[in-house]
Amino acid sequence: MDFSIGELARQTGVKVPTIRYYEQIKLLPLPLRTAGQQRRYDAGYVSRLNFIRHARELGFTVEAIRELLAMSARPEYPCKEVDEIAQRHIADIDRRIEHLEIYQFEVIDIISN
Amino acid sequence: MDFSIGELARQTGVKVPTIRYYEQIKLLPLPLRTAGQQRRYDAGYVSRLNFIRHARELGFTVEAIRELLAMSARPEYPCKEVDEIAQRHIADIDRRIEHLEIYQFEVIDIISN
DNA sequence: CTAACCCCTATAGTGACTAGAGGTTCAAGA
DNA sequence: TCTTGAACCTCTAGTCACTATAGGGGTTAG
Repeated sequence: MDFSIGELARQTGVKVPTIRYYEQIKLLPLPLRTAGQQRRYDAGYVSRLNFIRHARELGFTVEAIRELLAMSARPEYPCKEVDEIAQRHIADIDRRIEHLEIYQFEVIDIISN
Repeated sequence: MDFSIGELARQTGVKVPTIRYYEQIKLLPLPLRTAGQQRRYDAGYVSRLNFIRHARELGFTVEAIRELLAMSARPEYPCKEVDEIAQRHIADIDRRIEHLEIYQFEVIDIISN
């Protein structure tokens, strides 16, 4: 049921010190501890951390991710604000895809002198 | 013909201290200086810096950019290596676009609980 | 019970900037 | 030609998001 930080690292591809760092900056909630003070996680951490990893790899800041995760945690949160933040995020993604496509042309240009 | 660091910043959207930092880490060649030690740039710097900005915004490391710029500077550079580096770069861009598209679904999922 | 491996905290280092202090240069107007 | 104020200079320190290291303790298979 519960597993160690090393196992969480293996399941998500996030390194052990990074997981501890995320806990420290409150991006991940405090996990349970064994009698010997070792962290014990459950499946919920896997999906939360997978989402974080994905977002970070794409260059979103920890602050932006915190915002999104906070939102998803409370359904009573004003709908307008939620939508605004999410829409901004999604628009940002679209903009990045466009930029990547343009950049790809630039790189091709550079290599073919 | 030649212009100041502030003008270069305006033309590229890269901040003045960042330009000086790029010079320090040798991503930009040393510019000419006035008698009073102020930097003077020409059009070549604008396109080089625009390329750098674009690549950095998309999350490529300074090292990767340095590699690409070094390549484009010497046409006698072995063609196979050039192609390999560039192809890796372009494949990386494709991968990022895919990831962004997947992530966009994840975000949409999160907001619609 | 013990070896091998995993875990703990705390601190320092990295990459890529960004901000601040304290002083100098330059160009445009009087 | 002189002045003045924005823009420039160097240098050092701070930020974000990790990543590595030191020095030690916990857990489990044989």
